[in-house]
Amino acid sequence: MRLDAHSILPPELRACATELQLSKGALLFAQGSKPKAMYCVRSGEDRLIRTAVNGAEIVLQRATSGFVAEASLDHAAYHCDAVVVKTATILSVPRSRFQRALSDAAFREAWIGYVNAQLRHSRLQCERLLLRTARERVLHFMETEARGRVLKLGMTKKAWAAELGLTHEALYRTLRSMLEAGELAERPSGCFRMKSV
Amino acid sequence: MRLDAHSILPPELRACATELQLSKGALLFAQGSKPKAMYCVRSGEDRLIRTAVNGAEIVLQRATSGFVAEASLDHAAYHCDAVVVKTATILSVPRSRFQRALSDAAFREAWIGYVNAQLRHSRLQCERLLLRTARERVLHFMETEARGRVLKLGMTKKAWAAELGLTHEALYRTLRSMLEAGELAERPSGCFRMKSV
DNA sequence: CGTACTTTTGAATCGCATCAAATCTGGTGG
DNA sequence: CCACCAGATTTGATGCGATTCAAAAGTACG
Repeated sequence: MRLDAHSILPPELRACATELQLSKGALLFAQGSKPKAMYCVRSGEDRLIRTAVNGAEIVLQRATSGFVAEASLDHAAYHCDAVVVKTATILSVPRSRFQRALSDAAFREAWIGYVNAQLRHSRLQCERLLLRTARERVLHFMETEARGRVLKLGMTKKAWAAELGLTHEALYRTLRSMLEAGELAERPSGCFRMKSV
Repeated sequence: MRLDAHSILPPELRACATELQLSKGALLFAQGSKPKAMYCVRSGEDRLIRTAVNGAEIVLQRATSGFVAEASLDHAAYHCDAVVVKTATILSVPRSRFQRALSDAAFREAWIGYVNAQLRHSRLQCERLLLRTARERVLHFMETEARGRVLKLGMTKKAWAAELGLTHEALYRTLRSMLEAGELAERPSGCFRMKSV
């Protein structure tokens, strides 16, 4: 996750991969369509979006560097849309090739490790969303994502708010009160520093 | 997930597995301890619990039939406690044996499928927790977990509330209003039936 | 048959969503 | 290079829905 995810792909897969260039607004795949390839975002940003009954959009996954809908490759149809939010370079590996490559021991081991990491990350995300207040969610995010008390936020605050399950207004207010309380310090280029443990 | 998860274990692993009988309140493993085995709950109930900074308990995973902390087997230490909530029978497979067994092609394929399913489930759970109102979360749960408009709830409403990220009071009230509105019908033995789509 | 836990309802409170609007910022094209 | 535009950031006012605290009734299990 920290390192480029595509590096776990074995040479033969990288050899047969197509590199897609998709501009903002493009649809990588649509809800209901059949998975034909495994996608790996190398630059830009892609989001898995599901439109709720009431019309609200829910972001299921946000990929800036990593695989997209990797748990659904063996499914009959995608259950969400994959939208390019920021012009992206995306590797596309044919589904059958990918599955055949999994017969290689080293690759399968690496792949299991990757999916495990994704699962732990998702469970952590659930844990965070179970917290009741905005402040607790921010602290939880810090505790789990920061490297040595310093968080390098790789997104806008608005996107962060969405990930925390908050409106951006609520996040702004919470951050402000935490800054004023001295619990947090904001540094340029989207960095935050925690004060106490 | 629907079928007994342990059935994906190959014969040689089932042969070397120990069957643990743990009574309510027992600790399967503690936060900070090193993973020594892969556990699979066969009956009873086991919960992964993390105590938040404020002292509140957060349920990370709830296992009544399936593997526990399966994504952390290759980790140096558990980051949560595994507590037996209801007297349980748990299969224990030594860590090294499990990892060696993954060299078998069929088992690894099955295992990847299992972890994929877990990942999809966890992402769905996140999606649900991003919904703002109790009613929406209940409906989402119905839509994703019900079989043909009928939901067989395999837990108490209190546990359900925790899974939905609500207090039990909020869930009771929401259910009542949905019953009164005719959106839902309650049947004996924890079954619910949706009215419209 | 008692005890622990779930289920259920009530009242008061609080935090977040919502709606509104102004400012700031980065990137685009003329 | 500057004007412009879309999106991000920020602040304010208001209301709703869920939490919280409290308490009673139902239920399962040893």
